[in-house]
Amino acid sequence: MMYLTQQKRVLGAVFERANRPLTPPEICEEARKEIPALSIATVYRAIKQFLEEGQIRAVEVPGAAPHYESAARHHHHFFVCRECKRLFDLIGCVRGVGSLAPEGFRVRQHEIVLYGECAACTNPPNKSRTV
Amino acid sequence: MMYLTQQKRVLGAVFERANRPLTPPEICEEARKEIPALSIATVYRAIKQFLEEGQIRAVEVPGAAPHYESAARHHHHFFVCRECKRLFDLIGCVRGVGSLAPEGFRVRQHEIVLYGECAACTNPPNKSRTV
DNA sequence: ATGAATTTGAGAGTTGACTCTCAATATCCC
DNA sequence: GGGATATTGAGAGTCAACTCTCAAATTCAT
Repeated sequence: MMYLTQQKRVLGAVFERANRPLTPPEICEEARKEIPALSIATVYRAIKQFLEEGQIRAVEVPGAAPHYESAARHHHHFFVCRECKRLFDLIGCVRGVGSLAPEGFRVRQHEIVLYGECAACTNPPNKSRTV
Repeated sequence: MMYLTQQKRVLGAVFERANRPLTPPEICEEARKEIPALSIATVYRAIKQFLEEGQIRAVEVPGAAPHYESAARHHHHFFVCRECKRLFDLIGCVRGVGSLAPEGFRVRQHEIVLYGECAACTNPPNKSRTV
């Protein structure tokens, strides 16, 4: 039997309303707005369970800690800002990626990650970047 | 002053003749064929130095430990076998990847990673995969 | 509402990857 | 070949991310 607890409900909601993939600490911080005593261990436990249930998906990004997002979101790829370290969704996908694989290889999944500076970091709205 | 030691020579040679990106333990294991007492600490020290010199490059692969390869190799992407965990080079690249980024974002770099099973794991040469 | 069963919080523990320390050893300039 | 200097090996140490432990709290079928 599995109990639906307050913490899982809140954590599930965090994933539902997130508009970008989150790290476990980010998820914890967000959920603590509703459950201040929430333990990071519970966040990891919920992530593990949600992954098994297929409710969320791991976003493995090179050069960044693992991020997680609702499985309900569409297939997409990411932009990693080297400045602020945030992940952004990319709209669309490139065709023909699978055909890069050699003969006999079975492609199950692909990840495309762009690196650079996001709009906010390239052209800061209120402070100079001449640091 | 910097001394060119036997260990660095061997480690450099390992990178030169590798035909795929290697992890520090893989590099160590390979180099121990020539220098059995080689310490993993020396491998990490050499990697750090080679990176600074631009002799090798780090390959950041989601869901895998860092791999390193000779900087002399061309721009390319990778296939990660979910079975044997090895990395393979992909030949070629996809055009138009940079155009996925939103307006105002500056793209500096991109990574494409395919996941699946390599030819050897899909179709094992000498043992059944019906495990 | 009751109570068996699951889940939680918090801190300790683990893990994997990497770095430090230092005595012993190798390198290289002359 | 000698000696100053850099490098090495091996084990201890660090660090971040994650997992375990267990008493206390919560969940839910009845």
